[in-house]
Amino acid sequence: MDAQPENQIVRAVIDAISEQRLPAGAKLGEQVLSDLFDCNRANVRRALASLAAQHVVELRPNRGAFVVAPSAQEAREVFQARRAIERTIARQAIGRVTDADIAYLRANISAETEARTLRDKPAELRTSQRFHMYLAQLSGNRILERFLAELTMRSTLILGMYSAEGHSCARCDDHRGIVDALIARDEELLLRLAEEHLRNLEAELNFDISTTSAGGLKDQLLGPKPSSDKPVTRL
Amino acid sequence: MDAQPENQIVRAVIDAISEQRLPAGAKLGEQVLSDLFDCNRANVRRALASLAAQHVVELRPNRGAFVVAPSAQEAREVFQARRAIERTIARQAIGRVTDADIAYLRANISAETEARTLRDKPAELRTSQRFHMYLAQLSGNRILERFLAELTMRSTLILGMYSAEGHSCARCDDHRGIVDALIARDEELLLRLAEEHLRNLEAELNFDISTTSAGGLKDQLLGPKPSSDKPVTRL
DNA sequence: GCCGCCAGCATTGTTAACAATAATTGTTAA
DNA sequence: TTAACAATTATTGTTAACAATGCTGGCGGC
Repeated sequence: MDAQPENQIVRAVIDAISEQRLPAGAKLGEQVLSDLFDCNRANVRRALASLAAQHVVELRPNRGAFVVAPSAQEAREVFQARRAIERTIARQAIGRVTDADIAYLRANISAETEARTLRDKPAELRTSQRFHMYLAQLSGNRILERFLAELTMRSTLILGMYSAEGHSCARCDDHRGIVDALIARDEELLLRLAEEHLRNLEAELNFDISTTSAGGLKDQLLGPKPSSDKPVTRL
Repeated sequence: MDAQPENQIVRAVIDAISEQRLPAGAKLGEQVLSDLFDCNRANVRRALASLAAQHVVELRPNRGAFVVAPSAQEAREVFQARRAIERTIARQAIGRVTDADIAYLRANISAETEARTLRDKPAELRTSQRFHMYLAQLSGNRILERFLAELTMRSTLILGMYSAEGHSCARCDDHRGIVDALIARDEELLLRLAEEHLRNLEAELNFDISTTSAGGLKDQLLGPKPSSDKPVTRL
């Protein structure tokens, strides 16, 4: 695979945001990152430039890199964009889905349900996002897949900021219905369910609250490992 | 505005590709760029990292940065993505378009027609892209606008590679019809015309040919100024 | 005469030191 | 006690030198 340190950093940051370990507004210091991934600052800066180009972080001159904090307006735009893109993805998926795919999607939904009952938030977020991204892969359109990856990541950020009760993408029932429509090859139903699902998600947002918590960057990035050699560097 | 040298480079490269001054496969050397924009290599590298993150250039290790050369498959994906995104943009535009916007769009179409009759390819490409991007702005969705900017740029690259007769986005008649449907607020007609327009564009591609010409990077990036102080660096 | 090899050159990648800017802390006076 | 100011510290930004890699052209062998 691609073991370039810069891509490693990019993936780690995106994964961390996707599992809500890295909250909106968190600062990504160059020194901290170069220590964590033991590479020089040049690589860190390249990684941050990439993330900035994808609007994952914001680069404030002489201040550093911060995880973006989407506004309510941006949140609406994200979900509108998702409806546009996932609509096409769903249509394409109808003609390409196989039995093996269905089996995978069902297993994934089960995992999501289990994660939710276990209150395992990261696993729940991961499986839910995986559902959408698997369909995107199925569509065979790598550009739409890439766009959706950015949008689902940003959705997670938005849910972390504006979601009171952590439903996340929790409506497994919606996912189940979508899979059923896929099997039935019922395009009209599928498109309706997909759109409804996204509207449901959006409807659960509450723009009055906006949490921008902060914690140890190392745990956020690398996950909550049991033993930690160094005291956590401050955010 | 944002006069950071790295963003300057990014914009210059994107503009150059949009007007087909920079062809697919062109190499972007660090030394050349740092000379052209008189900045240090660090800024150049940041710019190239940004462009790579947007899949505008490809970063080959120890080789340098090259403008991407979309395959036939990628071309199809680009146009499919455009249909998905511009569909939503068109719908949004219906509810937001003003008389002033219509006037602008009409003027832009005239300019496009004129550029075509004058065989001014860069102007033709610029106005045509502007038509699509103006609608995107009109939609009020900055995310879709950004996605479409990437897609139109890539479309230009694709047209440069696979278009025998340079129609570019030349079907002004299509644009005219779209504006008319916008005025009439006829959603059904508008969506049909927008989709047809993109399908027409795609249908004109010829994947048997694939031109990857090369020239002087300075003229390509900064435009063909009449007098040039230095002999052109090699590609 | 054609192909492979080797040296020199150009370009990219890495690192470290230094400068500039912002944040923090401590001090002093009202 | 608080507010403003000054000094310190930490972080980012810039630059240059060096290392490593890939490319080019000339040479000799087949």
